[in-house]
Amino acid sequence: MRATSQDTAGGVRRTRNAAQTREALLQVASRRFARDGYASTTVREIADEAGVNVALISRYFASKEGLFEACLAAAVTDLRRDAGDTSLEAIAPSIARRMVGATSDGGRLPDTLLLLLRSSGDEHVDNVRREFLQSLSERMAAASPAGPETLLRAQILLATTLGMALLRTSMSIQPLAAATEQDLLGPVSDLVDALLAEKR
Amino acid sequence: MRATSQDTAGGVRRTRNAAQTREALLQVASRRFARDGYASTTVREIADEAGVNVALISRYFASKEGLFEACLAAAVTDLRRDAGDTSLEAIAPSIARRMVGATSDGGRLPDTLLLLLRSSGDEHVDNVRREFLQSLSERMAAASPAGPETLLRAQILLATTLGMALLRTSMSIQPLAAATEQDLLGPVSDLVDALLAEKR
DNA sequence: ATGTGAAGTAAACAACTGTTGACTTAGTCC
DNA sequence: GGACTAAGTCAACAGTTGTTTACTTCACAT
Repeated sequence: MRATSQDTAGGVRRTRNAAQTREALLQVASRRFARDGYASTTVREIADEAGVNVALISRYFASKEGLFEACLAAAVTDLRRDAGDTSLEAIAPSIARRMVGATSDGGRLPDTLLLLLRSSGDEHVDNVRREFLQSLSERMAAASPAGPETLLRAQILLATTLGMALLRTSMSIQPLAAATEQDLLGPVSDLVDALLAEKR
Repeated sequence: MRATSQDTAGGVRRTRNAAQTREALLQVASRRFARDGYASTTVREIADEAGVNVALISRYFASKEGLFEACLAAAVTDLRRDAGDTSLEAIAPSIARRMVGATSDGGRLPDTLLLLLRSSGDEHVDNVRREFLQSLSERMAAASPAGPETLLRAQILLATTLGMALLRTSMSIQPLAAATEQDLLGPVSDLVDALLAEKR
């Protein structure tokens, strides 16, 4: 039964292939880091779930910290990609869509937002994270009519988005966790309007 | 210089006093667990910051897990207390007030909300946490005009509240982190109105 | 003042963590 | 077909973790 190829989490067979192994580690690690946090996740768990030897984490990513940094970079890249349309009307549908994980890249993207909330403790990596969240809020603010409170309000909307991801994925609060994209679109649209559309 | 009494984090002197020691541990642990998470926080750090011997954690709370459970119980008790007025108009001011930590009990209460987002990994404790969040959202829903989406909308509001606490306390996103109670009241009120006031 | 139980201390424990180095295996080019 | 190199394996490492045990010290009732 023991063949020269191994089983990954998805059950797909692999022959020796560095790129594929790297990607498998990234995918598993992103999910575990996002769901359980950095400190709770051990490199052995990640390696086992990816069907890969532990030592390869150090080889491909230098360290656990390096692996986390790579996960974060992938998440940032992905989020930047579909934040292309920054019109006010596009924000609510975009949030609702991302919340249910219906994005271009595979199935690991409901966890993408969660990753931004997880800290490794490393100061440099944490700064990357904070600066990206800052730029996300600034982009949302730029899409709405200018006002003295605009950035603050955009950050509150960002808080909602991250909080929803947390309550859905990590805490399974019902009915929020089971809500479909359509279920969410109404409330989220109201929310965007109230926060960003017209100044009081 | 070494006297019979010790220095706590607050600089207050203590003589041997079990209740005081227990309380010091609870206070320090609540803050650390809330800010850094369960796994990242070591019992030695907690004990040192509280000016207390590590072994006393096991003595007073049986285990690190027990200490976390006690912190969570204290947080739940506190949150239940000032959720007395459940009228729709009271929700926004209550959220704004809690966000800046201006509550009855000392200064550890900006962290109270964060604690609800931290997991110890223990299934039983995690259930307590989830059920309490559920009841919080149900209470908010009960304060607003009934509708098919009411609970979902209340949970989105809860997501906002928790997300704001995270972005403020744990991530220091500006200007959100520095916003005063007055700064927050306007946007949060708009948000509550949009989510809960009138059905679409 | 004094003895007694509670409060606090110190050191050691076993288990687990991330990381490393020497080793083996397999794919590929001549 | 056979080397050569990249990919993967294995076992051990040093440090850290939560917890326990035997011990010391203090506060308070008598």
